[in-house]
Amino acid sequence: MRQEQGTPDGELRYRKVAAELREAIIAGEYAAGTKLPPEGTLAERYGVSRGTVRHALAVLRSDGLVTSRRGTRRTVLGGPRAQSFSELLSFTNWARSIGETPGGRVDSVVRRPAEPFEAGQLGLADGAEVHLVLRVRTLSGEPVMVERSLYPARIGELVAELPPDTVSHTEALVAHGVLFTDADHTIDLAWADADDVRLLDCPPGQVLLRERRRTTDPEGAPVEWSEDRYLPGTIAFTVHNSVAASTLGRHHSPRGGKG
Amino acid sequence: MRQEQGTPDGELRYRKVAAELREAIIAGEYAAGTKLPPEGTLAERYGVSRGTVRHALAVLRSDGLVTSRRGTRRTVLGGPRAQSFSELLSFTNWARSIGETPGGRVDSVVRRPAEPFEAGQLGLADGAEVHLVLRVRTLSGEPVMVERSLYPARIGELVAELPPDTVSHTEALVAHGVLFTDADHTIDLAWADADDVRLLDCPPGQVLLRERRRTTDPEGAPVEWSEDRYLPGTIAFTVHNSVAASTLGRHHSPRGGKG
DNA sequence: TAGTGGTCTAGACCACGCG
DNA sequence: GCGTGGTCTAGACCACTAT
Repeated sequence: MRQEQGTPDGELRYRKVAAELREAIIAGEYAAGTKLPPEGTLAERYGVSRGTVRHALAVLRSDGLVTSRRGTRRTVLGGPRAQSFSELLSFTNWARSIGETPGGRVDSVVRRPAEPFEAGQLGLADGAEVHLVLRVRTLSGEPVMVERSLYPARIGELVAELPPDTVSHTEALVAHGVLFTDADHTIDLAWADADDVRLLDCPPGQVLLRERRRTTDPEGAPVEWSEDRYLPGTIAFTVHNSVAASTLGRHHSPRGGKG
Repeated sequence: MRQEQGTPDGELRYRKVAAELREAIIAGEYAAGTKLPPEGTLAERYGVSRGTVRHALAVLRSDGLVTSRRGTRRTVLGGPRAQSFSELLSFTNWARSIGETPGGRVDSVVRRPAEPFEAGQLGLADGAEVHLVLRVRTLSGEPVMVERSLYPARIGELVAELPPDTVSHTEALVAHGVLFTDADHTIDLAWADADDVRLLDCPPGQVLLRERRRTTDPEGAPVEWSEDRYLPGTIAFTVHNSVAASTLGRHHSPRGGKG
């Protein structure tokens, strides 16, 4: 049997199906609150197997576009859009996705031995060399965020060689073959220190929205650790989650329901 | 062919495999940075098909426990990180998961026509009746968060009938058969208003960490809209994301703690 | 009872990483 | 070249929802 593993033009089938369904939903062909056709019908319509349709629908589900429930057809949710991996990964990608013009100015680059906390975050031995880059990031020229990025030596050397006007260090690293596949983010509040006050032109002690991020490659090797501090009112993080998306072996037994 | 759809004791196979692999990783059997056995080997070991093994591994992947990459075996990333849907959904569940004692005091319950924004969030017609509950939430008796929850009439009526000392409104609703399956979260900053100042005992204009959340049932019908405002230093939200999925969680950070 | 999504199987071929 | 994960198929049974 023929199964040429993707359409003739090189697209993967499940992605193609997902893309077409996504467009149909956004275009209003499937309005929020209405039901999607059954998997079997979609499989026939797109000329793929049911498994491939399910793969496509899983993508839409994890994006929060549709729900699913055994026994009934899938329901179309509104147009909620969680931030994609690349938008969460890089200030530049995020800014572009909202139609803004990102910018940045490097304030300082330091090359020094890692402190214990830093070594831990990057999975290095105490005292291993790290590169610390302090940058102020702008939207349409206005400072909105201070970024403190820490790189292990092998990555830092690439960063150090970038042209000073490079807007996206992340994209430049990707172009150099560095892979970013997983990231852990922590979001909370922080108080402006002297650097923040100077670079963001805000009052001392100003409360800022802080995002700390640790990014790894497919091998689990840390490639970047960063602490970003945003002025109030400049950013909001959005996330979608569902019972099905993050289900794990957490079975709550019978009906011991409490109030 | 045999395919009894789950083990004899009623467990789903892919969950069982996922759970065993998770425990093995946490127990250190598969150390961080090492490789997992090939899918085929795992399939043989657990007596399931390769598809089921892949399903299990997809769960672990979306929890950030392992990565994957074509051509090489999966890499173990590290300990447990992701939090369950219910921990994210409810302050009570979250507090318990970190070993804290959650509490709450209802400040006011209002029943009135929805304003345009509220109607939009709950998918109701302008002026439809909604229930607004204002509560202060505590950890070990200390106020840490002000919660403004908005319910459509059919849900609000259930909430209104709850005993005044009900700690978890969410759990009570679940016990009444209300289904929570999807949530969209927005995290940013807000400034304390008069209610916040009064209930949290903080200075006027204090910057707070704000989480707004819209929760829907499997049909996509909104069941709750909530705006929660946390004192600085009391909470941190965590997100894990990868090219495949992202999971949001929240963590406790001791008051006044530094980063 | 019919329809639908959830689970599972047993194959197959493809694309990538590495020795 | 070979091992590995990624994609895809065709079919099956099960669990749940709605009629």
